[in-house]
Amino acid sequence: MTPSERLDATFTALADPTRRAILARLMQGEASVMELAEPFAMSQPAISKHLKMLERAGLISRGRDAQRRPCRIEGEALAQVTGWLEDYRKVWEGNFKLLDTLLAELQANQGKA
Amino acid sequence: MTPSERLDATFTALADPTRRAILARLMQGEASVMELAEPFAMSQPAISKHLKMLERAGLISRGRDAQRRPCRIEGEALAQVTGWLEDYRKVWEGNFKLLDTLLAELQANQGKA
DNA sequence: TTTGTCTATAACAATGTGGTTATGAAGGAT
DNA sequence: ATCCTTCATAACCACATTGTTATAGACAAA
Repeated sequence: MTPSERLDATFTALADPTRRAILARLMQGEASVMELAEPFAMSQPAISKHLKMLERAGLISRGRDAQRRPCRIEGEALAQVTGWLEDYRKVWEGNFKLLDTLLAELQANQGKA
Repeated sequence: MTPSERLDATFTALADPTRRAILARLMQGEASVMELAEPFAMSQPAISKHLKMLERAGLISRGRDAQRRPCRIEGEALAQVTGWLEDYRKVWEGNFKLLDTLLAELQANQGKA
């Protein structure tokens, strides 16, 4: 998977409220599929599909405990996408600073005129 | 639009490589639709649709200059989604610290035993 | 006014997403 | 052995996404 494809998968995974809620739940610690499904008015296969997308994006990983497949968050994918956004934010804030400087100079010149 | 719907729209918008490339281009400054379309092997209506999704997510806004509709980045939506991810990252790193503490304690106890 | 440029929209096709029910496989528990 | 729980997969449906071509609107230029 290329970096771009990984971003595709991660952003796609984060674009659904059910999946974000699942991630929020997993922040508190591991959980089985049934445990994750419980709060939602949704069938178990629907949750399994959501988990598959989260796993494909590298946002979660799954273990084995008898019949259960406990899910846990993987921080790396989250860190990568945060990093990507941070880069943009930095450039953007840089632009703002540039604009601020420009406006300050403009105002200074007006004062002089 | 609820905060959750805004996150849906923003993550969906960011989940496409063409749209991310458009944002990258707009980091350098305003650009018209034709200018944005130029680097892509894609029709102008396709680009217009991408711009519509970016606009719906609040990631860009558009002005008017004769026939042209110059696009520019809106930092706020980017800041919001970055904030959301940061919250998660913090909790996640918090968990890591917790784990580190746990491991340190465990090792200390082993030393004592 | 006619022409040309920039952009949006409509109509369409292919594919992806998000849900369902039905069913099967893995693995305790009785 | 049999049953129950957990989970995944297949088949299906409705709708969204992503591209296409064709066309129309707004506006400048001739």
